Order: sequence, then structure tokens, then C-alpha cells
Amino acid sequence: MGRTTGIIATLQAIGGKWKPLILFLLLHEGTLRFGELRRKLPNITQGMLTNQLREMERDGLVVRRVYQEIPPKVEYELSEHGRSLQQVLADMCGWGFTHIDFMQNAEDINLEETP
Amino acid sequence: MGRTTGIIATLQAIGGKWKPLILFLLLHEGTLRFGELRRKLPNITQGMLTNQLREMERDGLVVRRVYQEIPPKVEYELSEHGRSLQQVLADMCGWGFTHIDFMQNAEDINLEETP
DNA sequence: CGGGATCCACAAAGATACTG
DNA sequence: CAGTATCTTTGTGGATCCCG
Repeated sequence: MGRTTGIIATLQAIGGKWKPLILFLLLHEGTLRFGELRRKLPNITQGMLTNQLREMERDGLVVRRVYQEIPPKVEYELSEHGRSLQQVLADMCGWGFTHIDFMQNAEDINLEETP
Repeated sequence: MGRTTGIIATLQAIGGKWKPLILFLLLHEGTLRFGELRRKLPNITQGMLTNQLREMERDGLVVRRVYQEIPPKVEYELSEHGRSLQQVLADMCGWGFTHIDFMQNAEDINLEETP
């Protein structure tokens, strides 16, 4: 069991293309219905959203609650284990802004280099 | 610009399937040759490793140094900007172990349920 | 020999239509 | 409303070849 074990386990759990974003939304907005989640993720497909949510439910990160009503109503929220990702998600969010600044500076340098 | 901007930027930069793992290795082991990196990532393809490294070079996370020798020698290391990921990578690594423990407990519960 | 480019087979992701 | 089913497109893995 090498030093990379932790990272590998994390990637298996939240390495999906949309998972960190979904988890971040559920963390900050609490319980959300399927449709609400979809509207907050403008570029995700219905099928993909279903996939990612089901996988995260299977992995114990997300709780799925189905109301037997017409029209149907399904709510999602973070499990206690899912909430333990708070630090990771906060750091990812913070570093993202660092990276945006970095890229804007790099862009400025390129502009200065053009004649 | 919503609350998700930071996460989205992070995913664009290090969302690749292997990137966090590669970055973690470069962070902890310093400069590595292509072949060394490949041996430490037993399940990655040569092509994939080349891809991910080139993308991260383009994004300013990794520095690529080519020695004009026979046999060829190419070294990779984190840039200063790449090193700013240290906190994110450390948290990911730590949470991974939390997640491994969580899954082992869940497994124990299932074992107890079997007759 | 080490790095990496190319071609092919397959799996994952996206778009769209349809259903309980 | 919250999904499924299906089809198309893109990405990944594997083997092979190239080049200095």
C-alpha cells in the first residue's frame, strides 16, 4: 500500500466528471430535487446526472429520497460521509480562483509579447 | 459568475482521469523521468501519460525538460503554480483514507447481515 | 533504448425520444 | 417530474511502429 493509496481511493469515489460539482452544490444548497439540480448544472445530460447520483448513492456519499406522488418527486442530499468532503471541496473551489488569476496573468504576458 | 466557478476551473485544470495522481507523485518525489513516472503508475498507458503531461504543461502546472541525448531523457517536475496544489492534493489523499475506512465498515455491516 | 506517435477496439459521455 | 432506451460521438486502453 503505497503513498498514492489515498489519492487513488478519492479518485475512484469522486473522480467522475461531474461529481465534485454535484457534491459542492448539495453541500452548499442542502437538499435538492432532481430537476433543481439539473437546472443548476446547465451542461449536464439527464442520463449523466442520474448515473453520477446513483453511483454516489451506492458509494454512500449521497442520500436519495423518493416520494410516491404524482407528479414524482425525488430529493437528494449529502450523507454524513458525504459531508466529510467539505474541506476537499472548499480547497478545490479556492484553488480554482487561484488558477483563474494565474491564467489571466499568463494571458497578459502573451498579449505583451505580440508586436 | 456563480459559486461554482472555482470548482469548475479546478475540474478543467486537474479533472483529467490521472492528473491528481501524477501531480501527487511529482509533488512528493520531485523531478521524475518519463519512464520513472510510468513505472509508478502501473495501469496508465504511455499515450495517456504523454497526453496528461502535455496538457498540464500547457496549463502551467508542470515543467518539461528535454535533454538532447542518446538514449533520450525527459524530466518532469511541478511548476511553482503546480506546487500551489499541495493543500488540495493533501486533503484528497487524507479523505481517501477516511473513505477506505468508511467502506470497510459498510462491508462489515453487509457481512453481518449474511446468514 | 527511451520517448512518443499511430491505428484499432471498446467504454464512457452527449443528444434525443419516449414512459410511468 | 424524474427518469429509461437508444443512437451517435468522443475518450481510453492496447498493440505496434518510429525516430534519434
